[in-house]
Amino acid sequence: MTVDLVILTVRQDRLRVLLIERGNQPYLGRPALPGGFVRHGETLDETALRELSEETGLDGRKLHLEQLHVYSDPDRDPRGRVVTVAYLALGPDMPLPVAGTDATAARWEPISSALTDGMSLAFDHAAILRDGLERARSQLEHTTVAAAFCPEPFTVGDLRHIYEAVWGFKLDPSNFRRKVTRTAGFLEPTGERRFPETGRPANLYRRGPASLLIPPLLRSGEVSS
Amino acid sequence: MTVDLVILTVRQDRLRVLLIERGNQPYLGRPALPGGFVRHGETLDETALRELSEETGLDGRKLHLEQLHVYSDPDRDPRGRVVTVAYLALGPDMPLPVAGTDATAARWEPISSALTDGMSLAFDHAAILRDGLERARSQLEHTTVAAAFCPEPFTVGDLRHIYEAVWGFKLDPSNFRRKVTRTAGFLEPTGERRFPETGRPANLYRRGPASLLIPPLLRSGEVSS
DNA sequence: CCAAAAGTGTTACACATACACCCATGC
DNA sequence: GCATGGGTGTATGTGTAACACTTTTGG
Repeated sequence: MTVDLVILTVRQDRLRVLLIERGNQPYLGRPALPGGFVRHGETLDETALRELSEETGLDGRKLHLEQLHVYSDPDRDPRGRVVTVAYLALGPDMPLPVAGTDATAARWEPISSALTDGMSLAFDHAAILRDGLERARSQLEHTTVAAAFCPEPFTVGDLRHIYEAVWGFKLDPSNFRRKVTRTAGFLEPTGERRFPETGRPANLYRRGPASLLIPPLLRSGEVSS
Repeated sequence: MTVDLVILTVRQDRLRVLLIERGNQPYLGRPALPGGFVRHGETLDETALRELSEETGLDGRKLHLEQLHVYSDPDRDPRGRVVTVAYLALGPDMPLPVAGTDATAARWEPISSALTDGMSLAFDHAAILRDGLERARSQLEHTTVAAAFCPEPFTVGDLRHIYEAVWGFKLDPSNFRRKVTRTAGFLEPTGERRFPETGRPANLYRRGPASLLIPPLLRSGEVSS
């Protein structure tokens, strides 16, 4: 029994997933999601946190982490019966991960290229990644997890860039602002401002206590450009 | 590794869960969710379908079945390490189940009493049941699964009774009708009508091909009485 | 006729969209 | 001044909530 991690972040306005290059058989040298076997006496959450730090050097306490789905096809691993529990992790742009125990390389791969046919991820990881991406997109509609992608403090524009990167289309800045600022508990003003290279300074915020978005922020509001 | 099932139905206008009485140690004689061990070479979906028929005599192909969550606390089973994958099953009012291999009794228990302290379900099944109930309530908002509770053909009133039983409050009949009939692909008219003991006859419908409810049918619309 | 459930119409309101417009800063 | 993003205002449309009302049956 294993845990595999779909770790997403936004870097340079692109949604990216953390991939490792496999250092062992099977699928030696092929890109894959980080993951590993559950140890005796560990909960799955503990396994996920441990793999996160072992394979990527990331601190799981700063990330949003949730169970995604279990993949149990008897033929999914050529070594034999391996059931895997996939986790979805969302976090702010993080320092480049270091190669870990059974990974010879790790990188932040843009989602678009990670899902092309040419990439051919190990095992059924392409399917797991697709499911994780769809879950992340859906979570942005109904919860405030998008803020987990932003290093604090952040501006409304930062948050909008997250939505645009994850959903893959532009949003209307003024309507977006209204929606997030009117949802009580989503954003907490710090009172500070950030001065960009050019343009009016923006108010800075921290994540608020709310976790659900009621009413939801629907993806249907796609806008040109 | 096991699969446990939260099987819900609506019977006599009450939401009910299928509970068995345990025939083995541990928790001998205590009420529990049906479930059992995953066999070699089986996917989890197959295990869920097999347990469904073995323990309850129900045909899983007529039910809506989905993965719920994995429960992995090392102490959740006194026999040792048992990770369980919970499934949620929703179906129409079904023939009384027959007692199966490791169950000495099975019954449709109203949700309200199944979750009282006095019931004290085996293992962590009370927590699993609570999670399943919340998932079912949420699914009714965003998908058309409510129709899975209705034997075909059914009326708009039948469907409304499902929502009322699962959510635990009354809905406005006229507004409900508008919402479900205007969602393309939710209901397919059969052209037939049903004549109640008293009152105007109602049009009959079958489930349509749609599975998502856009826009969602929100729970916030609670109404008095 | 009455009771009961099905089904329609209507008004008021909340919210979203689209877009015009103003604000504050660096250059 | 100008460019650039931040931020506000507003008209129009869409869907919901609340509830009055009509329809169709059995008794």
